Amino acid sequence: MSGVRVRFAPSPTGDLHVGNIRTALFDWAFARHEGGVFVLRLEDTDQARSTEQSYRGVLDELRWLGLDWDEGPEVGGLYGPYRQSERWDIYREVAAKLHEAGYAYESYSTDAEVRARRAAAGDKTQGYDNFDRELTSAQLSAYQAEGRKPVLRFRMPDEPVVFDDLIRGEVRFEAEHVPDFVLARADGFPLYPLVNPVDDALMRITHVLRGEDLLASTPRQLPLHAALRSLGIADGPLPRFGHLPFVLGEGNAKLSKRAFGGSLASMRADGYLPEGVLNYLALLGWSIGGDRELFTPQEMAAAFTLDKVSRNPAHFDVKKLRVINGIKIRELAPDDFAKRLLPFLVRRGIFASSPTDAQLELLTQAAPLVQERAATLVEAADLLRFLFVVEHHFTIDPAAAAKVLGVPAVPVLDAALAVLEGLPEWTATNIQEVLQAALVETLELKPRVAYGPVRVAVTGSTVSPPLFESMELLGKDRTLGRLRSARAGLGSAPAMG
RNA sequence: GGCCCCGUCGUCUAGAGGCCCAGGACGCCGCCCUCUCAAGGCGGUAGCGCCGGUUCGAAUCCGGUCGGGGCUACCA
Repeated sequence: MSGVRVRFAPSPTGDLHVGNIRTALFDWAFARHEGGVFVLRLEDTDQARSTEQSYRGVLDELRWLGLDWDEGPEVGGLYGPYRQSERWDIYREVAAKLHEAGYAYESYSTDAEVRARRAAAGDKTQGYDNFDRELTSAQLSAYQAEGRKPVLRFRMPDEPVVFDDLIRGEVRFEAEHVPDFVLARADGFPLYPLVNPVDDALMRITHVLRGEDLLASTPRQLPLHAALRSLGIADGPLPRFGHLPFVLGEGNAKLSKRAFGGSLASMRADGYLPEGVLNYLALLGWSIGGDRELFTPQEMAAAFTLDKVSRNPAHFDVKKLRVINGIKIRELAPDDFAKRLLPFLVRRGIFASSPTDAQLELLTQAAPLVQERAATLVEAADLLRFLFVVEHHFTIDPAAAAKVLGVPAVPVLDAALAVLEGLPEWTATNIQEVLQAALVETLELKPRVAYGPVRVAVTGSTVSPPLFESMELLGKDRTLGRLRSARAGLGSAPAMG
């Protein structure tokens, strides 16, 4: 154990989005690289927005990704509980101690009063003005007589806060730019500015890697950490902080959860692999070095150092995610691919939820045909639909039919039927051979013209896995049935050309 | 407004003073392969925001400027 302790601390207020995942991935990789401990903590103090469903979703999705945590919910650890909603007593006690020791004080000013004071002084600065720091007892009792309830504010030191950001280098905030901040609401409810550093301190976190949006909150947290240590509430060195660049969506907007790929749940539903998601996200703000960009999470962890983390924001690019995901799909062992494809076939109504052995066997045979061409599992599943659909539900895409199943298709289908019906051995090679002879050679059709009507008649689409293999897998009876049915739809043979 | 962060092809990045008239990947364009779509192969397109300075020499160091972003809650 290196002593390094890193945490990922999401708020369970919805689906994890790519920014969260990227942070989790970097936290995880850093902890693993350092031989440290990866802690998962759920920041669910906001009861209005936190949900149990989201909480379970976070755990489920991290597991799906394979970002395993050493301490946290459902795993335990020495410093739990790891859900902030189970730590109210701790926060109240710490708040009381801070208050008692003078690190925090009760503040009665309303927002309007602060603004009014600043306006009167011609001061355009925003934010709290530290007015209640040294209230006289007369002022205090006056407020109390009004029935006002105070918030608890942390008393910031009167010196600049300077820290060495793990990613950005030295960052400095002058004292006048960091006003005293609220630790607990008037009703005693502990807030993020208190709870987050307290847990980091109590959980002995040594390295905080988080989003850049939290950079400005660091100068508030450092003095609080120091206070916790001087009071003996925590010990050990102050944590180091590193602020990760944003992941942006279209334009320069932060990626919205609704945008494509915004949430992990949507990526998962769209058939992206954890391997693909992780590898792609690793590229957003980190480089393994040189020209390499394909690697496993384990390889990433082995190579992960903070000096390779980028300081500038990155845009999420679905196209590249697709490419990487496609590569990861191709890298899967065939049976693994088939196994992962199965739930998507079921979800899309292509497979019954309890497929037969014959169907499973067919899937094993058909999967390689789509593994080499699909970018996502959903695409792969859809490409296989024609193979598993029950005959009376088989339909032909109208656009595809309009394109190649017109009158000129009649002789093609007739010729195909003629040679296929008599085919003794139903193999892709044989099918190709007789169709080639009958359509390309005898009818003198270009291959794409010859096979177009056959493909649409058999697969229902102009886009399909390789035709002859598809026909072999479909089987002779079903293939011929579909060809006859398509042929029948075109009426009796015209004299034409 | 104040404070803070950031600035290499459209996008993700390599680059830590000469190896760079800037490399890779995605995208895009073209070609090859080809039964469709992909995959694959080959080639092309495109960038150091700007201005000063330091230096024999700067994408790399410094200053300024412009631009983008974040924070500025009794949310997290």
